Amino acid sequence: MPEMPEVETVRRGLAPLVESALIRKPLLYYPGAVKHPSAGEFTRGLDGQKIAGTGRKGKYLLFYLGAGDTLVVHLGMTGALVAGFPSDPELGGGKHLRAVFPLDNDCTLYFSDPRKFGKLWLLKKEETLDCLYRLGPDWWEEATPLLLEEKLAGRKKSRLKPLLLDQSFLSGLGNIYVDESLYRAGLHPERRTGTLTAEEVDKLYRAVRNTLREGLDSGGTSTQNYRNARGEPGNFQDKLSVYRREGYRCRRCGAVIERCVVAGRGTYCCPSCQPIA
DNA sequence: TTCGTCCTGGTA
DNA sequence: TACCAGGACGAA
Repeated sequence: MPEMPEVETVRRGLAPLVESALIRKPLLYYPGAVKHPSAGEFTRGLDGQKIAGTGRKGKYLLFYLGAGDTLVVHLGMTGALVAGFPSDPELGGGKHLRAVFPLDNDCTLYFSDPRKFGKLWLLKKEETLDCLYRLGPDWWEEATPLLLEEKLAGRKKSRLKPLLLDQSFLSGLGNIYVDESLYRAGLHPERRTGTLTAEEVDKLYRAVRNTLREGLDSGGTSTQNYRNARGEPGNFQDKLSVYRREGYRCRRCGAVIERCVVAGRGTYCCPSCQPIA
């Protein structure tokens, strides 16, 4: 599932391949992926636009266009944005191909998404996207120990896991990196934030940052469909401590990793390293 | 704050 | 054949 390390890995891979290129006659195989404006306006509006640069906020990928417009892409759970040459039979996503963006540098951008949770927007210069506007500071680009402390002070009754999944709190974390971060911090997913000591808040901050850094260094996590800009999987799944390791031994203490459901999401933790306290 | 919904491939 | 995975959003 694309979270911040996966989305950022895709962005870094795509940037040198797409920057300064012109989009030529995009094709939309699944119009439902376009959330704004209409599918027709989307393809017409992109045609001929130059990709001036790339960006990311939380799990949203941003392509800054020459006219001041922005192409916004959310990969959902299974989306992949792969750049390559049309002659490569491995590319294109097969039957799950949702959109194709041919570029004038002979490269083509393929958007495939088996479960159709991915979304596309084309924003005019003067338009803002509600969901982008509501995003909290990015965990990687903007979070600081002081900021986390301040934000937690306003949410003392929240449970840790649902709060960390809330993109309006701080953005970029999803189910995998929340579970892994809480394990590293030695904190139970259902701990109330108001019960955290200053030392635990600091541990949490460092755990999230270190987990994200390692995820980035490994090129992301590929438990299912995630692929980078060149269609290759990441390696972080081999380094996971708790996620999807139910029944296996904790590498630190030997206790059996448990699975429960928190905030409607499969949640993994070590009952010994992460006491409910 | 929590739950249901969207969606389909993979698994039991 | 039924159910589960889950990011984001809207309803309760």
